[in-house]
Amino acid sequence: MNDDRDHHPLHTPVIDWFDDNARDLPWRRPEAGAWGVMVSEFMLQQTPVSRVLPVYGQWLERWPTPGALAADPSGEAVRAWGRLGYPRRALRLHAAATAIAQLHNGEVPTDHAELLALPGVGEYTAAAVASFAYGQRHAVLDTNVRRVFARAVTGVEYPPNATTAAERRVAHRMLPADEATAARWAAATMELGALICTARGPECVRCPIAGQCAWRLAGSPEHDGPPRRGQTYAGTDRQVRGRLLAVLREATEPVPQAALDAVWHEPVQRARALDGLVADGLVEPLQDGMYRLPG
DNA sequence: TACTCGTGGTG
DNA sequence: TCACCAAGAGT
Repeated sequence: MNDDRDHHPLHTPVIDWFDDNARDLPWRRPEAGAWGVMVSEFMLQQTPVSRVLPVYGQWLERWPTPGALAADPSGEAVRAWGRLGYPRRALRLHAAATAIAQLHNGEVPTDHAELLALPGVGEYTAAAVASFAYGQRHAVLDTNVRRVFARAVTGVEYPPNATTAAERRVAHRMLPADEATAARWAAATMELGALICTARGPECVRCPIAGQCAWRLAGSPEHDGPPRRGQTYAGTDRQVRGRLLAVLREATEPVPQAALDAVWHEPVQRARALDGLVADGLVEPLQDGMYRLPG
């Protein structure tokens, strides 16, 4: 087992760059613990760091352990989620905390398979918690890492829309053999994608591996595959759901149907959105046409 | 697989 | 200005 087989030329420059440029984020501090890491990973799913920071601090102050969150109603989690978006994540984080309290003695599991079994924990989050919180060796494939590998290794501007087996193979092939180094590598590649190798306007002049980047060496060819799916929002059920839930988040008492009817003019879509929120467990219907966040 | 699911900042 | 983008998961 000589080093040449376990070490890739990109490892040292990326990790050295991370040593000098890593942001001081609260979930990276030792006192965050595994629960802090898990909370941050839920909040960061499709949501920028800048918007997560204030909510994360309030959340950990109020619910410093999974058991503390599990002891409160799920609706309180939805309320505290605020405007982070995708509020089902709040519900799933509450459900994950409940499972941790009941099945794992209140401790965030260290085992990857047990993490994956928790509500709201998928391929990425399970690997991220195991790697960042527990220093384990896992391929952590988020949108940043996928973009870094697409460029530096594969030589294309953007990764596919959905994670492919080929991407997983690249990630595993690139993963350092040593456990602690692998965990460092995971955080470093993610940070490189977030700060330098960004989707639009990458700062290649500041990139520690610009000289070895397959995409640069190929002349930075533009993306040529199928168009990346845009996310239309205006006029969708998601917008209506957002407005409905905003009313309920800001209300301390149950809200009458009329208050919800006021947020959207079209009755069929409005009813469909409300039904969807109830079906998702984000809204609880009471008697006499009153609604509230789940108690 | 492709689609749904929020919200707000930005080039 | 507005389409794109942001530490994905579930179905």
